[in-house]
Amino acid sequence: MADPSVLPAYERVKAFVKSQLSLGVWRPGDGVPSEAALQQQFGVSRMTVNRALRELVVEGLVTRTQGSGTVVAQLHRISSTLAFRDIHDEVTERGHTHSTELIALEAVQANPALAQVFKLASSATLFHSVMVHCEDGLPIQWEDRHVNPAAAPGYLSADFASITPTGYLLQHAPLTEANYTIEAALPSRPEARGLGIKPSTPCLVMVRCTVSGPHVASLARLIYPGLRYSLRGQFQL
Amino acid sequence: MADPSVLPAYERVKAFVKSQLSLGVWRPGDGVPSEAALQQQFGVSRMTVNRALRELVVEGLVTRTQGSGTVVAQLHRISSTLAFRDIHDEVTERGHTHSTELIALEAVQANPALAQVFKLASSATLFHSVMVHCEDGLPIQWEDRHVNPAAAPGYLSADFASITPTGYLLQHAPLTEANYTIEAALPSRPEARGLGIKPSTPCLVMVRCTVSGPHVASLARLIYPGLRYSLRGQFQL
DNA sequence: ATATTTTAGTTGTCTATACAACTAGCGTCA
DNA sequence: TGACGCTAGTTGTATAGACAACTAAAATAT
Repeated sequence: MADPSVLPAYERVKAFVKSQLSLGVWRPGDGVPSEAALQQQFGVSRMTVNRALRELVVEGLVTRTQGSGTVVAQLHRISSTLAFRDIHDEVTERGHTHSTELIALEAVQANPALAQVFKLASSATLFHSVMVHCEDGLPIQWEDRHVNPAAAPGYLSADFASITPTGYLLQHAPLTEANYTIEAALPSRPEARGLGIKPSTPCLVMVRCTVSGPHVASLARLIYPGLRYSLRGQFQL
Repeated sequence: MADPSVLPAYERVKAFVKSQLSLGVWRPGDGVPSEAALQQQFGVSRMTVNRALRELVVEGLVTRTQGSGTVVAQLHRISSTLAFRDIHDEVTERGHTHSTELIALEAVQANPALAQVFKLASSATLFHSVMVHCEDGLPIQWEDRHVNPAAAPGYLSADFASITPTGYLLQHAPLTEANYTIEAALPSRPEARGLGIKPSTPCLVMVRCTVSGPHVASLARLIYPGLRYSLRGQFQL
């Protein structure tokens, strides 16, 4: 049985720095002792201190400048990671059942706006799917998605009863880039009907664009009924 | 002049792994070559390969198990860092002017719900502030905040014309932990009036709780008019 | 005084080695 | 057959040393 009370050396160094930060002994902008100083203080090698400090940079707690030194970061940046996952996994992990209702699955001709997003000719064909995702039967997401046929040729014949569009795309078009925006808006009439809410119910709207290799693979508009769904995040020193 | 075309060895290893991922050569669940194999392939030391793979773990692209091996992570999780910043910095960095209108600044007695959040007796005193933040005169955020007097005793006498509550708290109560939720909701009547919007305009509501050392320092309810403000994020392999 | 050079200190990278900790499969023994 | 122990392979941690790259301040030259 490993003894979890004995931390690795680099973790001890990290913990020390973090304690100074949380106690307010070192303030944003203050200098952190040099690697050589910490090496002496802890009786460890420089590489060990180096690893500790590098990891603290990744965590956003300090900044380092070659030749100059290490400084406590301006923490007015609560940065937390927001992870987007396949909604099926998310729901089943909560111990609930996930189901979908397919509303449309078709090939359409791109309009100019879509063509621009996908960097295709405006006459190009796109795949289009619309579905509602439910958690224990209760609608929680309206998904309206356009897909680039070049990135996922088999999209129209996928079995969306057994896999979500997100899952299908992750399997067939490895993700290389994505960007999204989140805002609050009112649902359109069909969206409200599909979600079983009143058109006056505010919703979170996420627009997400994914890139796979050379292709813009997919543009999704995801709508969540405001009070049935919330994003959560956490920051910890 | 440094030649930026010559990447450090550990970056070359990372780039190689990432290219295999984005080309779809290695799929989620597939094994990644062992450190020894990559060491041979690139002619570098094992520590260098180790650093590369450790950083890829942090980026969420692979998982590693001691004794077993390295595997391509299941969900190419779109995890992106949401950075919460002092709204004053955010606005001024956009080249706009930030102004505030103070609506309330007072000491109040906690209600049971608040007392529970702050882990205080239900008769405890809390500080309470309400203000509207404007960007070039246009209201963009309604901030309703309760503050633990133990964490920031001078809160009521702070000059909120020259510093935001967020800024004041970051200075006087070093941040050790924070968590937040984001959802869509309609504003209350006073909120709508303060933001200069109709009560039917959907808003993003962020509830943020911050911890400083032993104290739950602050609970803030931040309301953004839906279409004047959106969260943005990006993921890149 | 100003401009230039030097220097001490700091971080960035990399190596070769070592041992510990753990996994998974194989072989042995009961 | 089943339980056990062994072993090869893998990752986790740590060290001592080396050189490169860069910064900021001190020393020097103009």
